[in-house]
Amino acid sequence: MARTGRPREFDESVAARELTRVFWEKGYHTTSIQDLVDATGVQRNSLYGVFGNKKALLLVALAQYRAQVTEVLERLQREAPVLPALRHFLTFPLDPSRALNGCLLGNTTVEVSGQDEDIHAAVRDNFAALERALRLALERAHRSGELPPRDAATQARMLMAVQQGLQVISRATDDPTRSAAAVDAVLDSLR
Amino acid sequence: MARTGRPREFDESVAARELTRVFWEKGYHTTSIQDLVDATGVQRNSLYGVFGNKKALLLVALAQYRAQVTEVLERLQREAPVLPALRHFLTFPLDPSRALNGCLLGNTTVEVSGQDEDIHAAVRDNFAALERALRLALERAHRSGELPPRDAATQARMLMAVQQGLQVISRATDDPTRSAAAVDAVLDSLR
DNA sequence: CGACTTCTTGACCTCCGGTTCTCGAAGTGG
DNA sequence: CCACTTCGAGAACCGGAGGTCAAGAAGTCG
Repeated sequence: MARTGRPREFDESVAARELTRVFWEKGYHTTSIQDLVDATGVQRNSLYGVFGNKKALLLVALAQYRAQVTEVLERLQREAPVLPALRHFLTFPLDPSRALNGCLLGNTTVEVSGQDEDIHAAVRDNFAALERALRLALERAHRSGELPPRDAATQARMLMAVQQGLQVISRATDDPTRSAAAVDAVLDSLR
Repeated sequence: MARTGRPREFDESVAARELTRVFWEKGYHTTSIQDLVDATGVQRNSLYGVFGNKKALLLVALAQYRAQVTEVLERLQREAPVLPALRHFLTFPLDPSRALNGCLLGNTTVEVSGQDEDIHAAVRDNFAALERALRLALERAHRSGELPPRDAATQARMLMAVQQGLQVISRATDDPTRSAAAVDAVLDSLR
């Protein structure tokens, strides 16, 4: 079943990346379709034709975001000493260039998750994947003796909470050094 | 300079409480003026006359929310063993009846803080007050010997992050027991 | 080459948002 | 009692939002 007709003039995946960026920077409700048209260079009607509606565009962005996150999480599984990798995981979202926008997952949870079941499901799955990856890394550290064995599941939840919480706080207050110190304190508590 | 003219038929402060409730439950952009009219029983024009515009309504809600928070924080300063009070502080927002809406401070930070300087200032001040209260409580526990002395400022930030983060996560996943365990783990790390 | 399919473009539609206006009702101070 | 002020109720305004339509351009397949 070959696709016939006029071929697309834009690349779906680069458009998805732009969607992600805009939703991430501006949030869902504040982002207008026109914003997305401007950012992607793709015409209104094409966006609707390919993706559906605004909600579907957000779901595409969430999927794209998940791909990015997955990449980070896979690195977390490979790296040899777990602790520095965890430190990086907690710290890099606080980089001033990123901290302004927070985490797309957390943002979407707060802004729209309660209003739509599909989006709720998407962020829930994303968070579950994140928590699972953290748990696996912690269990690995427990096995290798890098960290004393504890309940990896609750430790994973704790780390995820700290990561999300610091991102929220860092958008309100700007005091990155104290947040970094908090990261160190949490990591110290693991051993 | 006595106030003349027809007196108001509604109580400003109870209206403020309703504003807070609605913004808290629905978020800023999703809440329409009509929603606020319905919730408060106050007519559109009166809301505008007394408060100003939608943004001002949110600022009123934030002030009202701060009053609520302040009450909790003052209790935190009084209670004799600090640790249980901290535990309550971290746990009670996770109660299923509250967890659905998260924290108005965090929600507002994520949803609108980046788009408006006044609102940014309001949430920043609120968070600062929260962090300060936590720090004072921790310092008290350090002095009394209830907890071993550490840097109370970073501990305060850590606790605030956990509190905010757990509220975000609890809106995405529903697994309160694991969050409660995470709270215990964090509190254990203080001693 | 010609029938068919899909994409692009840009105007268009509809509705709902926040905000303002009008006007009669209800009080107040002198 | 009267001039003045504020309030309450609701209609009206206006811009922008998400979403659709119509027609032409650019391809593909037989």
